[in-house]
Order: sequence, then C-alpha cells, then structure tokens
Amino acid sequence: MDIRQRLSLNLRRYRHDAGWSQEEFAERAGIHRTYVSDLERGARNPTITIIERLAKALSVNAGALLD
Amino acid sequence: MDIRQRLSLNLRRYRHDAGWSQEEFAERAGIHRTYVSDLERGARNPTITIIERLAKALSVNAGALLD
DNA sequence: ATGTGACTACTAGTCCGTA
DNA sequence: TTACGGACTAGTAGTCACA
Repeated sequence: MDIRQRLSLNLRRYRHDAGWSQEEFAERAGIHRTYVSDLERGARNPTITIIERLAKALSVNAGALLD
Repeated sequence: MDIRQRLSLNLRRYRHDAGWSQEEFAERAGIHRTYVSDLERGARNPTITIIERLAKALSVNAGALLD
C-alpha cells in the first residue's frame, strides 16, 4: 500500500473520529474543501506543510498520518 | 520547530547513522544529490512521495522522518 | 563532499461549478 | 454531504555549473 493510500485512510478515520464533515475539517485546517476530498480519495500528492496543517487540525502527530 | 526543520534534522541524523554521504544516500533513494542537500538544509518543501523514497532508503517509517 | 543560484517542466493547491 | 470536472496560479521536481 503506498503512502498516498495510507494518508487517505488515516485522514478519513481521524476525521470521522472527530465527527467532522470534510467541509468542517477543511475550514479547521485552512485548506480548500475540494482538496480534502481529493486527499481522502488518494488523488493528490500533498507537500509536508499540508500534512502538518492536517495533523494540527486533527491534534495528531504529522507522522501518524503517514504510517 | 516547523516540519521542514524536523525533516531536515531527521534526515541528517539517520543518514549519519547509516554512515553515508549525501551523494551515496541520494543514489540509494533515487534522488538528485543537490536535492538531498537542499532537504537537509530545510530549503525545500517536498511531497509525501519524496518522503516515502527517503524513508525506504533509510529503512525507517515515513512518519519517523516528520516527527 | 556539500552548498547555492538559476532554470524549465510539471503539479500542488484554489476556486468555480454540477450531480 | 461528498465526488468530480475545468480552469487557473503558486510553487515543487529535477537538473546543472560552479564555488
């Protein structure tokens, strides 16, 4: 399983745990809503600064999104 | 400390642990030598696919490079 | 053996929609 | 509420010559 797929599964799981919609998550992370959708479908290859923003919004370590 | 700085320190530490030069590490990761230099100076904002290649070359989890 | 500026091709990331 | 498309701009990937 490649890293984009792992990220996509982790994102969806953590977001559901928080009880947020993609849109709410996107706002909290300061990222566009369509981009979150793309990420959860494994359709994008984000930079590490995006990973950090996602991780902070979810209150997890950046590394936890990739493992 | 931001994520790029953490990456840069982690890369340098793991590379030294392996006893490799930047050039040798670059070859093993399939990345250009000057790009590795940039990464270790925190001068780039890489994508997660680059992180994965670096992690594989170092035999560590991708997440370990970001934490 | 490493740091740096410069460069082009390509993609990350945004914003507008519709189903 | 989410997937997906088109179009756009900002920024990265990847390389080189040189210090």
